Amino acid sequence: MATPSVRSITVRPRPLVISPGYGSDPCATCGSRAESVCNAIEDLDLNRLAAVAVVTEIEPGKTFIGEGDPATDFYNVTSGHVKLFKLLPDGRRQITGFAQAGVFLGLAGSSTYSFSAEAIDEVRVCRFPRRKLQSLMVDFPALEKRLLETASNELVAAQEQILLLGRKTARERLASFLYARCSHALACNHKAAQSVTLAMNRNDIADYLGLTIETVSRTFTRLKAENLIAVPNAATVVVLDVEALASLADGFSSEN
Amino acid sequence: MATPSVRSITVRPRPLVISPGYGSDPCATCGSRAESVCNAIEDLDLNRLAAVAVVTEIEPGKTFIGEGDPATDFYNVTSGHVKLFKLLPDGRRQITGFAQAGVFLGLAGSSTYSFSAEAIDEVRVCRFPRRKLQSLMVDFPALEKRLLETASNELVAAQEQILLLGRKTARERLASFLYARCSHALACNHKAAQSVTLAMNRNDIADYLGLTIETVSRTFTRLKAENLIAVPNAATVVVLDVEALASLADGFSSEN
DNA sequence: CGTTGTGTTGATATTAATCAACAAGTGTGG
DNA sequence: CCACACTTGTTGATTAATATCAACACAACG
Repeated sequence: MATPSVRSITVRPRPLVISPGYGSDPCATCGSRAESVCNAIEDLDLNRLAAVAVVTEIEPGKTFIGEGDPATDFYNVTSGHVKLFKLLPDGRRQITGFAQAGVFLGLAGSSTYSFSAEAIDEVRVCRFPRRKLQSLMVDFPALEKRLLETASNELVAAQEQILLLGRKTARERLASFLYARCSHALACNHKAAQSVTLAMNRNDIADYLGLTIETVSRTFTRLKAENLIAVPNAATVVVLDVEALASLADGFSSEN
Repeated sequence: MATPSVRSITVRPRPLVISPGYGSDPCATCGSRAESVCNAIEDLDLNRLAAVAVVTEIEPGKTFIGEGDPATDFYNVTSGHVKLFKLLPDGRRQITGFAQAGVFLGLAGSSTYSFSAEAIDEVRVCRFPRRKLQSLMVDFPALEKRLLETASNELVAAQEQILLLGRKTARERLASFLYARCSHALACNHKAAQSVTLAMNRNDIADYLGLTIETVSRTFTRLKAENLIAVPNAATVVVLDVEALASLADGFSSEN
C-alpha cells in the first residue's frame, strides 16, 4: 500500500506556516483554528524546524499514508482536504475522519500507520521524520503540549463519531455531519453561515457515516423535502433550518 | 448528572501506585501494562503527587463523571472496571470504552466532560484537580509524555472501534470484542490464554458494540454453536478457536 | 456526441431491532 | 427451607431500517 508518488519540494528556508493557526480556540469539528501561525512554535526558530520538515504537495486521489506501512514520518496538513480511512479485507471502507489545514497525522506510538490517508483535492503537507519527533519535542516543549491538546480533541471527536455510528439513525447521522460542517463554517467565519461546501463526494460521506451511498442520497432527498436544507449542487448544501438540523443531529427527533 | 456520592479516603502519605504500571509496552486493547508502577513518575517524588491526588473508592453502579458537568478533575483508574458512555436525549446509550487500571480519564481540553463514567465493580481512582495539571506537567515532564502516548493509543483504539461500528456485522463485532479481550489476556498474562472473564454484562456489551442485547445474545449462541467459543457462565468465555475468531474479527468471514 | 463518473430513484432482500415470552439465577423475607 | 420478586440472559415471531441490485439522469470531458 501507499505508493506515495508525492513530489517533494525543496525545503523553503522559512516555512511560514507549519500549521495554519492556533491563535484561537480549536474548532470542535476539525481542530483547526481561525488565526494564523501555530502559536505552539511561533516563538521558535522556524529555521530549525525547516531543517527537518519537508513541504510536500500531494495530488488528488493519492494515498500518501498506507495502513500497515512503517510509520516513518508524521505530517501536518497545511492546505487541502485529506480523508483518513481503514479497510477490511473484502474492501469495506470506513473513513475515520477528514483532515484539513492544521491537523497532525501519524503521531501514534505504533511502528506502523494504523490508517490510510488519501488526498481529496490538492493537498500540501509538512512532513517530519518521526525519529526526530522526540528531539523536536525536547527543543520545542510547546509542540508536545500542542500535540497532547490536539490528540485530546481528536479523541473527543472520535467518541462523538462512535456515538453516531453506534446509536444514531441515518437521518441523524447526516444531520450531524451537515450541522458539524455548518457550525464549523459559523465558528471559523470561513463563509456565509448557512452555506456549506462539501469537499467530499457521496461515497466518502457514506463511508464516513457508516452508510451506503444510496442511503445517503435518499436521506439528502428527504432533508430537502422537509425543507431543512437545499442542495443547489451536489457539493453545496444550504442549511435552511439550523435549529431543526441541530436538534435532529443531537437525537431529539421524535419520529425518525 | 454525576451525583458522585463517592467516598473520599484520607490521602495516604505515599500512594504507592498512581497507575498500575507502565514498565512494558501498552496493551493494545486497554492501554494498561503488565509491570508495576508508572515509569513516567516512578523516579519522582511521589509525596508531591500525593499532595494533589486524592485516592477515592467508588461503588459499583455509581456514575462519578457526568457528561456535561464541569471538568474539575482528571482521574487515573488504579483498580476495578469503569464504563465510559454517552447518552442521547431519548436514552439511547453508546459505551465508548471500558477503562481499567492505568487509564487516565478526563484529560480533554474542554471545560466540561464529554462523556460519563460509571463504576462496573468496586473501583479505585486517583483524582487530581485539573487546574493543577499544567503545573504537574511542568514539574513532571515525563507525565506529559505519558499522557500524549496514552492519548495517541486511545485514538488508535477509537478509530478501530469506528471501523467496527461503521462497517462490521454483528458477528464480526462480537468476535472483535472477544478476540481483543482474549489477546489482551494473552499479552498481559493475566490468566490462561483462552479463558476470558467479562466484567460487563450483555447490556453493556450491546451498548459498546452498537447492537441490542438480543442480538448480542443470539450472536453468542451462534458462536457457541460453531464451536468458536464456550460459555460456561455468562461472565466467562472460553475461546476454542483463536484463529477463527481472529479472522472473523478482522473481517475475513466469507459468509456472515 | 458518445463515454465516464457521480448521483438519484425504485424494487427487493436482509440484517438487526422490536415485541414478547420464558428460563435461570440471586437475594429477601416469611 | 421455600415462595417470591427481581435481575439478567435466552429464544421466538415479526417489523423496520438499511443494504443490495438495478435502472436511469445528468454533467464533465474527450
